[in-house]
Amino acid sequence: MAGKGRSARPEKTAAQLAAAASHLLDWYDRAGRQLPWRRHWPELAPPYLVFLSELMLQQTSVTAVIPYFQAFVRRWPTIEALADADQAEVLEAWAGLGYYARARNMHKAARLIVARHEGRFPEQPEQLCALPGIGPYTAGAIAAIAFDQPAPVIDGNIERVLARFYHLDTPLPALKKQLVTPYSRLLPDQRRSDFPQALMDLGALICTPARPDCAVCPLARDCSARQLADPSILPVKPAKKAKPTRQGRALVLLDGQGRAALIRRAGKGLLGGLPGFPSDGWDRSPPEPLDRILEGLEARILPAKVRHTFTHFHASMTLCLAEAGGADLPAGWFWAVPEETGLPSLMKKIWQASQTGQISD
DNA sequence: GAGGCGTGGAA
DNA sequence: TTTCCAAGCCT
Repeated sequence: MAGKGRSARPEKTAAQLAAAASHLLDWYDRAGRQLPWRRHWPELAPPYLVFLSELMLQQTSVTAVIPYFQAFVRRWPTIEALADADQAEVLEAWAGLGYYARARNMHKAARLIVARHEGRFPEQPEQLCALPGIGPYTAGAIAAIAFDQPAPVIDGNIERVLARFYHLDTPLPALKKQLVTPYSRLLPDQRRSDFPQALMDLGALICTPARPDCAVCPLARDCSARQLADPSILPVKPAKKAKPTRQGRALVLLDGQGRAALIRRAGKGLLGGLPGFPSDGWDRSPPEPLDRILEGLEARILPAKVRHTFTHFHASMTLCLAEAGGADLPAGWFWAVPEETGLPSLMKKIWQASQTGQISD
């Protein structure tokens, strides 16, 4: 039991922790970010806006999220409106943001909240955690930010800040479970809604992964990593695996009227539920019958390949271009204008390359 | 616990 | 060009 994740530093006193939290909130008032889903204490952000922003912010940067957040709020201003939408239109509005299971789960959660909770968000983290797409972090974030609950909120930023502040050297990802008590000790009685947002802003702006700016950090006085030559060694990260490259091919079949043949991908897994060009070889889904289709066409093969990187592999795609001769499309294929369809990024690159002959990536 | 699951911007 | 991510969740 002993030996992993010990703090080499003495316990911090209640007075030290209270002062640190106070400095943090003062800094937040001065330097915290203005974000479209945020409100000023004592006003709390509407739960629907917190829900929407938190789902979008999972593993995704603030700058990427803001335009999507604005578009979603404009198009679906309430949880009821989102619940009434079709999954396909939600997915296409999400296209480009990535991790599409978030969109599928968010839509399911919206329907559950409307059907089972009369459109009112649960306020306790345990109830929130039961909804699809909402795990320990997001449940705590909604409970704390929208309802001022004293729930633990531990994301990657807060994990990093606390690992340094308390000098905890348990390697990721095991560290996160050990941070619940340290977080709760630092959490003040007042402004429990602002506190996690302040810690996250601190992690994003000051206590950054590579170059923490300790000189201006409001937690520096009692930070246990401050005395390290290089505080950025914390938290301890696991070694990463190399990404393989998978070869694939895609068919851009045109009808001569600006439309292309598309398919809707299977509902789960990679790019699940999204539209795309018929393709094979690069994913683990059943291959489209490309050979049979290509036999009846005079397809041109583009010399350059389209490359795209996913979380755990690189895809290198060969493009086949052809004009339809009037034959029927295979079952499940349909004609659509690619520019007017919410395509994921790989498919956008394929379309772009097919039209210009230029390979951007 | 480990692996699947996107994307585009920064270093 | 390659690496490293950025407010995780699900299986």
